[in-house]
Amino acid sequence: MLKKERQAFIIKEINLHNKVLSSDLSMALDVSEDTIRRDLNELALEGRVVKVHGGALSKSYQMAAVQADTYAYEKKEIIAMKTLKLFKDGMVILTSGGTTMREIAKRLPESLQVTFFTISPLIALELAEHPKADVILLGGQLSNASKVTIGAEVVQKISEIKADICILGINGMDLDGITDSDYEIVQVKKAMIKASKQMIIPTISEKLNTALRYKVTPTADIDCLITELSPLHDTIQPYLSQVKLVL
Amino acid sequence: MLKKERQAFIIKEINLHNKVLSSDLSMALDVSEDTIRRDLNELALEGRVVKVHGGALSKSYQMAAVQADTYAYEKKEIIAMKTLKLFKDGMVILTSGGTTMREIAKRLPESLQVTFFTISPLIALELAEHPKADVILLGGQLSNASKVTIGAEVVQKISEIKADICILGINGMDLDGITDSDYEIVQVKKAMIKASKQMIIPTISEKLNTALRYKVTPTADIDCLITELSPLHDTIQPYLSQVKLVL
DNA sequence: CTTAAAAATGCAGGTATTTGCCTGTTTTAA
DNA sequence: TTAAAACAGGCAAATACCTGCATTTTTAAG
Repeated sequence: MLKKERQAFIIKEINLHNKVLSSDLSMALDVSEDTIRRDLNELALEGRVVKVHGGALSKSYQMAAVQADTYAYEKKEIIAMKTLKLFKDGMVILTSGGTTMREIAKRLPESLQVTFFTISPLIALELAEHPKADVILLGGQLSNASKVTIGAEVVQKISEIKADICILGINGMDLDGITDSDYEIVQVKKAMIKASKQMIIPTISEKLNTALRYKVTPTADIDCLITELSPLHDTIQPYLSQVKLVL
Repeated sequence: MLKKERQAFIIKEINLHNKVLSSDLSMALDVSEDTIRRDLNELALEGRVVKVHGGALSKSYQMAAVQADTYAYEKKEIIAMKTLKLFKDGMVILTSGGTTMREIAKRLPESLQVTFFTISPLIALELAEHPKADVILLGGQLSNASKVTIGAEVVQKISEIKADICILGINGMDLDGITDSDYEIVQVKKAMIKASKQMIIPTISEKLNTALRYKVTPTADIDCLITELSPLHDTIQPYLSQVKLVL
């Protein structure tokens, strides 16, 4: 077997599996691991693969990892635009925290006249930039990790509100229901759902079909599910029958 | 599974759920928790995640550290250091907003164990970075201009607190008293003073000898006045007889 | 076809990295 | 205050790596 042939095989293998192990290739091609290593080093030098300890990864794999900070930015933008269409003048909107909600807050149209209740200081500050929006920050103990207010006082305050819609950021959701990993936050979210006529869930599709420790609410209670995907997309199909409206 | 692969998985998981637990990852990836810890430490070192006890958090969830260069930064730093000397373990501290207060919050010693009540979401978020500080955000309508919560609800909540000290950011002050230009905020500040055993005023000297529309409280009620100047400085002299303690 | 130069390969050894386990300590939560 | 969980640092086994060198293969010119 020629060297070029061998390297072509390696590239093919990487394109297929996004990674290769030196040991596997050594077996498959029946050459010493040293030879494989030399091949991988050459390919890495040409920039065709990314060499790592034990084997190599595809270039695209590495790229995805690098631009992780702009993770899902475009998706969240799409979701934000879809969500904003549901806002009408005079509405009372109850919202949790999360980066998706923040994207929504940033894009709030100037002309819109709505009242926001929120448990997130960050979202509150973002909304405060808006000239016509009324922003009420729900006070309470500030959670160190998630940077939203939690505790009995918040739950109590929320119970006194009658909101038109509540925008709930989520961390996990499957056909069974919405789940979260923080017990305190679950309590607050439950109160938010109870206080609102409609529940809207904006989320990137990746969070679908994942479950966390604590249940927030069954999927059937969702009034509107908003993802970056078309409602016709395969991933969304199972949810169509459960959720009233999917955007 | 290659190390890079594993770390990419962790990053993806964090972007998805905003946080991960070492134990969960250990299960999911079928490696020891030690290995996960090492991965998280590496990723934290690269600044890709924020390591916490038990797992890691998403970086974006941390404060957007877009440091707007605060006016009179050095002066406020001096004031902050002086003010921090008054903080003792176990104290309940009531604070308003303002950039000076923010500098204080940033410099809070790691070891200090105190409870903060604040009307400023910004201060609250800053304090939330502190591992031992308990932060309670006083909820209410968010003032568009000053970015603190105001209104009857806030005043009511403050009246229920018994604080050891209150740190009051000010806008104007002369020998006659502390003044402010926003009526709503004056109401809140009055409530804060009433709810606290001691009133501490940290301010840059520029604000001394200026007066605004509404009176908050007479100068004689101040327990401690803190400026960037020495108490021996000419500007401070007239206040020495009125204020209990000047730093 | 022969043969010398160049390239590629395998091997030996010594080094470096990764990982799991163990210890004792710190942190957290009840 | 205490018990459980998480942590840090060190150790050791396994694996991967690199360097230099001898051997084989390929190449190409005579």
